[in-house]
Amino acid sequence: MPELPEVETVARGLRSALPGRRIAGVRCHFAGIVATDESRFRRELRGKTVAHVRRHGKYLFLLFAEGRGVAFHLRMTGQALLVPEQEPADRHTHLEVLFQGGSQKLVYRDVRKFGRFELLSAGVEEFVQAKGLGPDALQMPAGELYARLRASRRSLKAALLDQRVLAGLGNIYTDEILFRQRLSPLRPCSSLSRKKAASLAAAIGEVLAEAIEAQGSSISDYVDPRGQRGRFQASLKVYGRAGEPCPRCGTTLAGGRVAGRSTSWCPRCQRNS
DNA sequence: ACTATCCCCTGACGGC
DNA sequence: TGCCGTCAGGGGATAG
Repeated sequence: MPELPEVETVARGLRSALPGRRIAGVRCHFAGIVATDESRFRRELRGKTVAHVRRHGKYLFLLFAEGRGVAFHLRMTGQALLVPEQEPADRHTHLEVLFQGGSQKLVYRDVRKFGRFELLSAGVEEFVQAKGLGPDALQMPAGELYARLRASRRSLKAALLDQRVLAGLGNIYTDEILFRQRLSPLRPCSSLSRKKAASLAAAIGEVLAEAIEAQGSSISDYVDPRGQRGRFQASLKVYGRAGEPCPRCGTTLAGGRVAGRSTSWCPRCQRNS
């Protein structure tokens, strides 16, 4: 499940290959993957030169030298791959972007077809605004996090998963961050003191930075643009480990649904207050 | 304001 | 072997 560290790893991979490349054409094998009208999408991309690759939360952006660009999201099982141009499309390949004079193409694969591409109608900031996304989780000022958590009484887990609060966390890293900070996922988010919110903000940055360093977690389908798996899954402390002993105190990790997501935490280390 | 539920879609897996 | 139900959970929509 690509979350911020996986999407950042993809962004870096694309950034090392795409800027300066001119799009020769686009092949779409499944129209549903494009939110914009598909023929317009192909027409708009052809002839454009990629100038920048950006990321905000779990969204990726290809920005064109001519202006505007494309936003896309990998959702659950999306993969953005750089492969030899002659490589045939398999049954899960939904979009291919071909480049002029290039031996490589950008391929979008997605087993579950949840991912989406759309044309930007303005800049990245306007897109972020229109989607209502909060600050990127890597650029979240502590005071801002405190203000946003204080504004609501729902659970910490629900708040951290909410992309309008901060953008980039998903189910895996939310559980890992709460474990590191010894906070219960069930705790009302407005109950955090300014000081605890500040240390939570620091933990968010630490966990994400470590995961990026390990090039993300490959739980199921995730691979980077070169097809390489991440290594951070080996460092996960609680995600997917309900019923196993807590790596800190040995208590059996609890499991259950919180905010509609399967959640695991240590009932002893992560108390409700 | 918030929660719960369903939807999109496919593959893995357990039970029978 | 194979059929069926369940689960994975990002984000959007909708009902309560």
